[in-house]
Amino acid sequence: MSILFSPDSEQIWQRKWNEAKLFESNLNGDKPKFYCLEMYPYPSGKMHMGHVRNYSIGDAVARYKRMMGFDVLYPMGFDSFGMPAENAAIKENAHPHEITERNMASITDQIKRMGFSYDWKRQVKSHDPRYYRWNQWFFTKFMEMGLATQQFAPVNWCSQCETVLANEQVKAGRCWRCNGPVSQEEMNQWFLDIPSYAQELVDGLDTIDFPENVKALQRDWIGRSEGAEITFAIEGREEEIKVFTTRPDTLFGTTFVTLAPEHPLAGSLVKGTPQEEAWQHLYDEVSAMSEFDRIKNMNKKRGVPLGVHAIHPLTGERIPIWAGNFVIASYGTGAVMAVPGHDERDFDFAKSYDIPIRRVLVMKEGADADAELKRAESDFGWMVNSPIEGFDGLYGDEAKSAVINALTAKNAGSQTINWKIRPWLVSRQRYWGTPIPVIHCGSCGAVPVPEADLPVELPRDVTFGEGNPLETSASFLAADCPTCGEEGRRETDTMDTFVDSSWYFLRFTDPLNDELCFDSAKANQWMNVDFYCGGIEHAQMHLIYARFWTKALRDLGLHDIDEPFNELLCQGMVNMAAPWCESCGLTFTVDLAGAPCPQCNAVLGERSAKMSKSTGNTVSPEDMIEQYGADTVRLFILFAANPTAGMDWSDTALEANYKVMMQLYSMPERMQSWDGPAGPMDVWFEGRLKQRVEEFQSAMDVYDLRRAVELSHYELVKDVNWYTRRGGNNAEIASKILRHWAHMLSISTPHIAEEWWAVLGMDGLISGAEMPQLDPISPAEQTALDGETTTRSFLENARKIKDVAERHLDGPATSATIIVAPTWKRELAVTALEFLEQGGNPKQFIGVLSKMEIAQGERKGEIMGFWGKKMLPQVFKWDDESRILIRSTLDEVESLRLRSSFIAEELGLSTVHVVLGESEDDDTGRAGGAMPLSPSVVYA
RNA sequence: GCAGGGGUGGCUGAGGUGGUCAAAGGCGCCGGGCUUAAGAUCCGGUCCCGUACGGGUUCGUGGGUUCGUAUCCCACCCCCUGCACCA
Repeated sequence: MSILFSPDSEQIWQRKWNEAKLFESNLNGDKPKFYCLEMYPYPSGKMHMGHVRNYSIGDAVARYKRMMGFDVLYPMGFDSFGMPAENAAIKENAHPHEITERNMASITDQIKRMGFSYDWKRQVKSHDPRYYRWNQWFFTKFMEMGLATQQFAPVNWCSQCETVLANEQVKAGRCWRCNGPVSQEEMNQWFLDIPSYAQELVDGLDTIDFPENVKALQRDWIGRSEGAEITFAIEGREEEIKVFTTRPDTLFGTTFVTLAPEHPLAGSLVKGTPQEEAWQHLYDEVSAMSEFDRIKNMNKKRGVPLGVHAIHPLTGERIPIWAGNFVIASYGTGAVMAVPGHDERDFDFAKSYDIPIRRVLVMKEGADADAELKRAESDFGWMVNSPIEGFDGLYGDEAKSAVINALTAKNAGSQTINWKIRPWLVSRQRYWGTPIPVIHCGSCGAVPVPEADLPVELPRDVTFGEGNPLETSASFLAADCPTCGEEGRRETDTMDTFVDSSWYFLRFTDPLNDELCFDSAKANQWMNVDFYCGGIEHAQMHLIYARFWTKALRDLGLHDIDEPFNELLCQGMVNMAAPWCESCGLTFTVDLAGAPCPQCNAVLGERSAKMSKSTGNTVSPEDMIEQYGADTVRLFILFAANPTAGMDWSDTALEANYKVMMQLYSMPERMQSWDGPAGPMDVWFEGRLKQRVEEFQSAMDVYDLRRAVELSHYELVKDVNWYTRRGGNNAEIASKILRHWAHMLSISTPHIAEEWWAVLGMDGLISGAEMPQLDPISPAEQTALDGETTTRSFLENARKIKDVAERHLDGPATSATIIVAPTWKRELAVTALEFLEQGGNPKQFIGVLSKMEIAQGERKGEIMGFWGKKMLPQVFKWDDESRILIRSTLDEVESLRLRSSFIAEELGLSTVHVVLGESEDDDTGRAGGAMPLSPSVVYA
């Protein structure tokens, strides 16, 4: 009975899995749990190859863990709030809700067609009030904790998206979503205080298994820097200037203080003075610039003196105050103490404005303290020229603490840690998100909506395209103050959709609960996520927000988990060739293939580029599944590259994998039609199976899916071929092999595995079955494995030599004598191996050798030479397996004699003799080249 | 500039705790078996030289350590990713 692939048959199995509720997760307590998760997808209407790759990886892991006896939680849901749906709604004159539901239905069908083993009963979707009511509930709790606050502050505004953005969402000064320009606007906005968790977010990285680059990205983004906050008094004024510095040891070199032009003090200091105009000019220029342009222009350092002086906190010296375009208002305190002698940026500035440069450090101990500074010397150094006793000569951390101590004593500064990460700006002026549950009251201010009134649902009576849609809904806006009952106005901002993905993994542990966000016992049992798979692009946004949110919910007492994700795997990109101009270094859209470069007219070549709609180098998963089936697509995608590496889509490689699948489809029929008796190769095959299962498991345990698939779909086929080639023909062994093999197939190509399972007459579905344990490899099996391995390597060698030999013989060889290395060589090898194993130096072995019995007598010189020239290099070349073999009882002569007819057949010879070198049987005189495990051959 | 990751045979891509490495697997190419034939499958080959199992040259470049290095150390070049006048 041959099994043929048909797309329908795959769907039949999917229905059966569904009916059997195989993938519904229930903790039953006696099995270990495993939580496997892929990053919450946005429901675009179509599944793309990136999805296919992501889910093929996750599904293989989930299926493997299930097969190994874990209780697996493997859910799927949709991050269904967000601007694409809203923008599409505006374009199509439809409603985001309908568009989202439509897209979700369509992508769900496509995902299901791949046969992934999700527990669909747990599906979560962000735009469901049953879900987002908890966003609102958390928000009100955060308000109580003081974690969520409303502030009037300069924020990033994207005019194309008509909304504000968090800092993380501004990439190179442009909007992460639409790449439009981002400007600074002062607005009243909601913030979540991530910096209060910054230290924990940094420390937590040491406890989880994230790739190094992701950890580096996060550390970078969180941006911890240790230093001091120093207060400068202002001459003749009440106000003070606070600066942050990482180099308090250079405090005595401060020759000016610079404020960001937007610093509130800057304006007030110059008000009504002759400097006001110049400052205003700088302010206008800087604030009108997009951040992108501003950063670009920062290398042209410019500033204006404010005509006011600060007082050095330790020396009392008068120091001019400047406003400078290179100081960023939102980092640190928005003010810096400028030390031109030891800071490059300050040096540049001082040079162009002729401000004194003072040396207060020398880079070599005892160096000339008055040497001129030709450039900023910004490394650590020894303090010099300190106007106060007790500092000169101090270095690095010691110097820093001395200055900080002096400042602390004068109440003019303290040691602080500054974070680059800033509060998460969560309000958005868009419709398709979670309404922020706040009512603004004239007398009570911003009042959280009481729990009983949640969820605050999105109204339908809104108009799109005229600013914030929620402001157009009269019914939504009207709300009485929950505290005093006065007429209030509802908050019209919605939450950043990254809120939705910040805790969905917790909701999955208890998704249908309408009383609680989740039951804490369930969350504690399932969490954290053991294996989390998704794209690297979320390294700083989602993966920081989710870690923060998890900790915040923990502090609300909702669960006990510190980190949401244990092991993170970032899958590589799916690439495909696209037109590319070598000289311009540009990639073009596929419609330009074959055309000349639009920039330079050169002939366009090809280069692999990320599959993307805009380039047009895409392949539709739907078409591929239709043509080749889900199993083939999955096999290709897992086999083409390691999960973390980029992979190139290749139609020919896909075809090749399809052939493999076809071959595997016919495998049960082929193997079950064997009709021979039990034979010596059966022992080998059983041992081989055990080896393969073991290799497969160790590959899967470290998520080396490529290797696992190689074993299950390629190596075992080769093993079958070897078995039959060596005369194996026993149907009984076939069934045993196939049963275990089916399990290995099932993690990546589950549909064919079910076909096999059925053909083998097994009960139930393999997707719900655990893989049975195999006994350890027996001594007999090991001997068989060794025998075949050595025979195989012998054949490889003998074939090579045969060519050369036949040129010698002037005709085809008809017989061969195999000369096994004489026993003294093996003895030598064994002794040398033992010597080295005990830590002996190879150079010293010659001393041991000269005392050995085999090295006495007239052959001594020959044998000593043999050691140095032949045996010494060889001793190191043997792998562990060979070393064991050499020291085992393996009888090489016997082992080869057993297989001599096979060897003869393989080499096309009529007779093959096996002799022990230098024995009476050996009349060849050619034992010289033979080595243990590597006999010589003489053809005749 | 700083941080992280890389540079391997015609292509792709493993390995990288020094000896199992002339270097897995896949693709491509060549030869053989099967077949009326093609395809598929199976077997073998695929750095160079060599009339007998040997020699030579290779893992970005140049040095070094070692009995031995693709693998370790140093310097340099190039590519990717992120951050970036961050105080």
